[in-house]
Amino acid sequence: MTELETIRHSAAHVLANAILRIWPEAQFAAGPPVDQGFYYDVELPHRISPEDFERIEKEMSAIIAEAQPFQREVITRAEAISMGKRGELAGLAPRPEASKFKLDILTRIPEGEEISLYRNGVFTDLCAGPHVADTSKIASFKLTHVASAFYLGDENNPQLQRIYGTAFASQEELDNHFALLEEAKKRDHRRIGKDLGLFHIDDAVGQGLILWTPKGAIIRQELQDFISGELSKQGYSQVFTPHIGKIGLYKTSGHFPYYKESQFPAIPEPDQLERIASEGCSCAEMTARLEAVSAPFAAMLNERAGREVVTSDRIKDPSQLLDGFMLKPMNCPHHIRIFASQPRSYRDLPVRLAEFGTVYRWEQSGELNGMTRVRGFTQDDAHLFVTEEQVAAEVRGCLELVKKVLTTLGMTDYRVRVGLRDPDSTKFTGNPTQWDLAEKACLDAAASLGVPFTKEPGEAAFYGPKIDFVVKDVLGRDWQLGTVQVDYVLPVRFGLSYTGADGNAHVPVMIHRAPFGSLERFTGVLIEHFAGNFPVWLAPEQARILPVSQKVSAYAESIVAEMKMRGVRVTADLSADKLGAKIRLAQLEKVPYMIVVGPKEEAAGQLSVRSRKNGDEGSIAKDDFIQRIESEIRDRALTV
RNA sequence: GCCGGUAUAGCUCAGCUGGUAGAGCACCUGAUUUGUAAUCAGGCGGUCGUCGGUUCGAAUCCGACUGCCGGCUCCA
Repeated sequence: MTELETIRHSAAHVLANAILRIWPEAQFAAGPPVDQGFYYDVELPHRISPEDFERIEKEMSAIIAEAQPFQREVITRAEAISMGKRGELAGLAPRPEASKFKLDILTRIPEGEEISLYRNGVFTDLCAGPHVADTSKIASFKLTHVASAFYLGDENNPQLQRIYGTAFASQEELDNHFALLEEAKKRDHRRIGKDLGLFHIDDAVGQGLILWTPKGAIIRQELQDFISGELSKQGYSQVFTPHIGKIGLYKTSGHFPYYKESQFPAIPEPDQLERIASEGCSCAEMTARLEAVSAPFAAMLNERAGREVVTSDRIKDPSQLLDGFMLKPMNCPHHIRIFASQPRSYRDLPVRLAEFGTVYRWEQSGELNGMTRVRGFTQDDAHLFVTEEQVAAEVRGCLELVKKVLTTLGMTDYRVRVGLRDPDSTKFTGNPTQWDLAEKACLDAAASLGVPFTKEPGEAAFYGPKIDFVVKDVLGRDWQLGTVQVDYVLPVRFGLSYTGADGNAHVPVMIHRAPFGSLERFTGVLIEHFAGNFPVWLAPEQARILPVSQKVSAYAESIVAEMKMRGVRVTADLSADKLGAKIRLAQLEKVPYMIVVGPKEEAAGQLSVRSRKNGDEGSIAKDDFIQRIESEIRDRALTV
């Protein structure tokens, strides 16, 4: 535990201590340090609201002022249990009610592990520690918010009140923390997206469904063009596939019905729907028939997988089966069918199919958040069909692409997570030799990238190892964006093959990869990353001509026409406003270049350049400026 | 989905304990023709999220629903 975490963890104890002074019946669960501070989960009949914070903080300050030493004490499990039964764990003294959550936590501590208490003043808590020497070392703290949380994160468990706070080693650091939060709030993509008119979410359309407005659409189009260009360089073929596919496709892939709770419900075929309605079929029966498969289909999948992947209870007589469509929750099945649409030779491989493919997933309503957590989103997806020998090189190519994307956007604070299988788990399918090879390929590729990476056993997808790019944003939040996954399972389930040099059929390996993840989430993160100050190549409006009076409107319009011809997104502000007002408006709308023109400029064929970042940059020849902005756009420069 | 908070004009918000809505910005019109972050004046605009209840009377009190915000949980 770092020093800061120790301070925060100690602050959590002080929080519990203070709450007990006010509400002696409070029952506590866990109180760990977290990224932004600490929390303690408490069960209490009184509903704590922010109005209570002042009172609690006052007690906390008193405890801190007393400089109570933290004392560690190792006890036996039996002693701990009897203390818990007396309500002394996370308590000030014996109480009528047992410390029920602490007793439960005790049962979760493995046999043989040391059990320790920490005491400060009269407060005692079951705790592994460590803690600061005494409470006065918690130099500055503040309670921030209260939320609810289920005990151990399980919705079947009691719901607790989670009191959040933060603490630092000095007041100055606490102030900085809140200043940073303020800044983060200003950068919130939902705020900026609305202010700049980049996207809209409309109740009449649906929660979690992004409407890209004209300005936002420009940003998206530029990102797509950028990616497309990189894809061509790397030998990808772009494809287009529809937003829906037959249910059987997802039964083959194994995603339906096993992931149905995170998908939009299936769409039955209209005539079949009418038929079963006339039979008086219940909703449950309809669902069962949609999920069911025929015996030969089940046998085929089970044989390919080499184990029972379709259980017998899903097998129904063909006359009972109900067919229909699904909004696609992923693009791979469609791409797989393109691969399978013609015979493939090893000479054709790798086949790299890319698409900006829109997928739909049923996220719980409480999970939706602006552009970063949505129900319909477009992946910059691609699937590579490769031979065993090509896996390592292709994975490396994918990683280079993600790196190129992030570097171009100036997103340099990222790390790479390599998700490996947990050899003890049965979740992971396929043979161990393949896994070893694929994991080695991923690790080698990650290492060759020259960025920090971590190995995460157990974090692989069930079908193969994966590599995730985790980008840190201004809030210090981690965003999982790009991902590269090796897949041995889907090619088998779909019965894919290619003819090898030996003339025999071989099963290709698939690589799934999406450098942005989704365009929606990525754009949301980009908005916050740039605080709406997009580099010229991405800016919806790249330059605005500001005539000092309407007397030079004609000159302004001639410049607009010329720059438009040369591919610059430019407008002119021909309003009757004074220059100061025009500048203010353009600045608030975060236009990278404001071009001031008056009679002087008109006479000299010049422009007065004002950049969003540097302010007045003085006059230059019109053509020099156009060349400058053209090259910044072409180079995707990050200068403005 | 669960817990808590919240919902007033396009935006940001005011409207104390119930007496049938207000400001600034934006927008429109007119005047002004302006030199690096707001020219002046006038005007338009809301069945106060929806539905129901209490009341002589509801933006205000109560309930349900919906959206949003903060968390929890989940993310092939």
